[in-house]
Amino acid sequence: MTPVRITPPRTSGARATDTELALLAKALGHPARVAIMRLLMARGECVCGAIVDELPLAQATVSQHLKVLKEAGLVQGEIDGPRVCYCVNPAAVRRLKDLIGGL
Amino acid sequence: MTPVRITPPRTSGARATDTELALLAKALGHPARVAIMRLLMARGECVCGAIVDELPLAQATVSQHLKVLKEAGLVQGEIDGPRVCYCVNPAAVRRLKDLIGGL
DNA sequence: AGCTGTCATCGTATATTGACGATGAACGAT
DNA sequence: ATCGTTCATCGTCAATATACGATGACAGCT
Repeated sequence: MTPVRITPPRTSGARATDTELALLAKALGHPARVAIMRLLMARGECVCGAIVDELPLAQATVSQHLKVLKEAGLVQGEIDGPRVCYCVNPAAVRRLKDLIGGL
Repeated sequence: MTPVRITPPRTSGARATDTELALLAKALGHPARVAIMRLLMARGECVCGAIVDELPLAQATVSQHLKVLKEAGLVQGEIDGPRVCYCVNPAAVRRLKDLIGGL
C-alpha cells in the first residue's frame, strides 16, 4: 500500500495546482488572446491566419500570442500545406474551468 | 426611445467581455496571487497579514499582490484597528467563473 | 508625547511582456 | 528553379511586472 502523502510538495508557498492555474490564467490575461480563443471556438473547425484579419494587430504579434496560448496548452496547431490550422484544446479548457471552479 | 446599438464598441478587436475576462485572468496569472485567493477562501472569514506568514515572500511583495487583486475587484480590504482584513469578493469570483464558463 | 505593531507606498533593480518591421523557413504553383 | 503565400522567428524598443529594503502613515497603548 502506497503511503499517503500528508503534506503535498510546495513550491514557493504555492501548491502545484496554484502554479497550473496561474499558468493558464496568465495565458488568458490579455484581451487579444481571449479574442483569439473566442474566434477559434466560434469557428468550430480549426482556423488559421484568418485571425490576423479579425484583429487589429500585426501578423507577428498575433503569432506571438498564438505561441503563448500554445505553450499554455490551450491551443494546438497543425501544419496544413502552406497554412497552419489552429484549434482549441478542449482538455486544457476543461482543466481551466475545473481549476477556476475549484476556487 | 433610445436607439439600439447594433455593433457593440470595440477596443483593439476585443469585445468588452474579452477585456473584462483578461483583466480578471491576469490578476490570477501569478502563483502567489492564486495562493492568496485560496488562503482567503479557506479561512472563510477575512484574514489580514497572516498571509505574509504563509507565503515565502516579503511583506511589501505580498502587499503589492493584494493591491493587484484589489484593483481587479477579486478582493476587498477593510481596516480593522491596526490591521487590515481582506476577504474575497464573491461577486467578482462568480463573474470570473461565468466568463470562463462562457468560453 | 512616545512607542509598537501593522500595512501601504516609494524607490530601485531586474525580468518579462507587448508590439512591430524585417527576415527566414516551408509549401504549392508556375 | 523561381516565385508568391503563409507563418514563425529574430532583433529591438517601450512599457509593465516582480521583488525587495527603506520609509511613511495610522491606530492603539503606556
